[in-house]
Amino acid sequence: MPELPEVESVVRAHRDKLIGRRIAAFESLWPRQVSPDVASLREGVCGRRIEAVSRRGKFIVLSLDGGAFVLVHLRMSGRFEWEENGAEASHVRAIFSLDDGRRLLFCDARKFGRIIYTRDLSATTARLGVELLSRAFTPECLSDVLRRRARRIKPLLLDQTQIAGLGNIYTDESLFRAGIHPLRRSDSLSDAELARLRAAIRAVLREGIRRNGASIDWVYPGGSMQEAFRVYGRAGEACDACGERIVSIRVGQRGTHLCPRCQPRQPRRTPRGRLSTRRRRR
DNA sequence: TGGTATGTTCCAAA
DNA sequence: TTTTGGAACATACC
Repeated sequence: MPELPEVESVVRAHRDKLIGRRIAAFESLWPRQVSPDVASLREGVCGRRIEAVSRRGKFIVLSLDGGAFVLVHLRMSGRFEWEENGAEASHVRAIFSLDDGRRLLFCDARKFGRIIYTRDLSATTARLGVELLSRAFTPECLSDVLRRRARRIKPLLLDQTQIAGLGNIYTDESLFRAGIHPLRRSDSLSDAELARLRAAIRAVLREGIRRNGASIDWVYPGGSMQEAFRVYGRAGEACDACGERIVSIRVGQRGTHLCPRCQPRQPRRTPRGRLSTRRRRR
């Protein structure tokens, strides 16, 4: 369930019920997910008031009074649920009890999620790359990320230390909208391609947020971004831009979807028939 | 039964 | 040194 738009949707859905509340108790049913350990987290958060609920990359950030933070990463199957009377939540891995009696459940079928307690937020998020919907994500910033390396474009876009928030789905959708093949070398993009890619990333993420994320299986309900997918999960279907069949390939162990005509392996030729200008490497 | 899964990390190999 | 491949984490679904 979790890429930037889904995480942002979770933040927005829970913010109002969390802000201003104090954490009365914390319980972990799978301690391996808690960092540095359950006792430290409990010691650090119990009695603290939640002052803000935000997002950094794919991390949910609870800012507590006294300078403490709880970061939650949903990984593949994590989710938040409010305890309901009578209804049994499945795969409950941790419970935050609040001072108003409500209990926030961290549920996670695959147990890949992480709950991190820290007093140094910037140190904990220091390795994360640029925030994609922030002003810092300029064309120069993207250029820097792509042209300082010679990696295949898709795995680079998925690298959270370079760029924070894209996952498998939104990367495929961004590359399709930009007309860039996922195997293109990151330092081979023209200025025009780079500008298209940046615009596509931001547009796709914003649409994802507007649609409350994508709901593609039992993990995350409520979103509608899956209705706007152009390539993800559509192998064999006709591209709605050109009619070519969408194909599925493997890139860096991830299922990858693309339109071979809209996303050629070689850069597009200009209207004059010349090859697009190559950028010099740094 | 086997293959796949919206993520990340670690190690080995190229 | 940089980049890539594979395994691991653990479970559910088709």
